[in-house]
Amino acid sequence: MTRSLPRNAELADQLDLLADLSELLGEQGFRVVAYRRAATRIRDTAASVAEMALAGTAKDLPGIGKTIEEKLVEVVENGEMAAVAKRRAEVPEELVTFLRLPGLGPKTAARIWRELGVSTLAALQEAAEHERLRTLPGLGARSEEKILDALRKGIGSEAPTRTPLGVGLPAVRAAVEALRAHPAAVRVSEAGSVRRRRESFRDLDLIATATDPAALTAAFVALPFVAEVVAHGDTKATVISGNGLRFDLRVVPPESYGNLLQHFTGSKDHNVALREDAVRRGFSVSEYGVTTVETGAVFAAETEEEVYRHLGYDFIPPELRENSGELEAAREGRLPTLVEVGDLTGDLHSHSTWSADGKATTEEMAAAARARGYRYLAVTDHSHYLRDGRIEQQAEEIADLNARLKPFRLLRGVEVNIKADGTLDLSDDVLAGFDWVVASLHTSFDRNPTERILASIDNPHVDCIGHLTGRRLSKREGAEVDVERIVERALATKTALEINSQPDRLDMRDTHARLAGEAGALITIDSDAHSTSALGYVEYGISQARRAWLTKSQILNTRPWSEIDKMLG
DNA sequence: GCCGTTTTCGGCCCGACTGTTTTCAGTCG
Repeated sequence: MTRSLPRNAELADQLDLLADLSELLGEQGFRVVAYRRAATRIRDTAASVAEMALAGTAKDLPGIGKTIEEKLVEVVENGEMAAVAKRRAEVPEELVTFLRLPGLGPKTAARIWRELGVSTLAALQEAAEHERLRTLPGLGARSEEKILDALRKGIGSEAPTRTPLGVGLPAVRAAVEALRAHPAAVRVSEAGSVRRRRESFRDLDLIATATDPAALTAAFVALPFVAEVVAHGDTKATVISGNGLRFDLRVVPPESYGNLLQHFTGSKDHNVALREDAVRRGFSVSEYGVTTVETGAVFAAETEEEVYRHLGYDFIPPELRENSGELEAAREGRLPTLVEVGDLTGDLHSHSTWSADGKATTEEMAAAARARGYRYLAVTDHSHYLRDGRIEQQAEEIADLNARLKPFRLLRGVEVNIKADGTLDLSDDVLAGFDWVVASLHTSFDRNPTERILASIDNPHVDCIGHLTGRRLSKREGAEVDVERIVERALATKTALEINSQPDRLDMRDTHARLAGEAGALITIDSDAHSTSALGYVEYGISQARRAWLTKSQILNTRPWSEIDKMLG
């Protein structure tokens, strides 16, 4: 008997909707903030919050109290919070979309609705075109123009999109390099969510110090990739690249570079929590410095390390700055030493031309792995390409290569498909012959994914579960799996769980990986490379692992193969 | 609505920008 409980995303969306509706109705601001905080917390939680709410443990999560927990139970029982239903009856349905328009907040939207009777995007456009918005005090011609401009661009009719990290990171690095090459540049850094290596972003932030800020911003808006200049001042500029990415550059004074980098790296929630904590200790933190309230003394620093130290924290790596326990840990000196790319000793998921989609031969993959300093590489071609004697042929090839490449070791692996009925598409006899078996979902993601994965974990020949949910960023959601149960079983059977580094996968996601790590599960960071250059994708997997608070010792492939082999038994 | 090495009540980050204003509210990150 399986119950279908609302997903965390759904609970969070409903709280955000409640916040929007409450704001439009002019309700108390702090309550709205509480709803939004709770929504963020729920989105960042790996376990099922609906289940927690039913068990009465959701209120153990920071930002969730008795009242919100009750609202969550209402969603489980009735599909909707009573508070949402009540407000939806009062507020026209489309009004919340007004809030997506830049510059249009809840106060203004509410007045347009109440005083002009305008409550749809179409009516809003008409009102702006007929210059009726300017009849409201506080709104003028410029406001109407901005609203019309946004509506023409289609903003409001669809939810804002986020772009995968894999698209943004190379782009932001190229921009950093280009700016560093400019003679006026002193220091240039990526910032924002990309610096924290969040899996997706809305815009790409850069900050810099310069001998001549105006010259640097001028050079920035003239970079070859720039297709549109949205804003351009002496110390701040926003541009859009040819492929539609939005970049923000801020040039700041060198003496508070550390404070500013800290501020613009975020996250917002991290900064708010840090500042609230600072207030309790008699400090006031802004992007320009840390003020000791009693004396008025301002501490400005050129490095982030100094900023954190001044406030009584160990340095917090950007990947951890999500207000999910990092501040307390940094204060108590118990931040983990996060895993790094250089810690990896090998890769346990890769493909060769034995798979139809592989671009490099086994030998080329081995050479590339060796060039990265690896001591082993598991070639894990797809099971359905290894039929009709091809397994034996590949085994022979690998044996030959191993004789030549010693002490480097090619592992005979396979990526076996977890079928819709939960069985694997190779027999146990065949699986027993491999050094390393990765089992992955590739189809039927909505057909009992948890049970199918659990069955695979129980197979004694399966060493690792590949890309847990099968999601493809901005393409498909992936399977809704019960991570807690999977982690528990993986732990019991010594089955590893993979962090797949493909930029459009990043699967396990950060929150799942953190849960797995805290439970003590064995975790691998693999490239799933289909070409030699793609071995480098592990950088993304490492970032994901760091966001999950993982250390070197928690990652299986930071160890020699002999040790891994022994650990899995 | 949440939360507590000041507290179960009374707080709740901080500053910049914008458009509209003669001093500021609303919005944004």
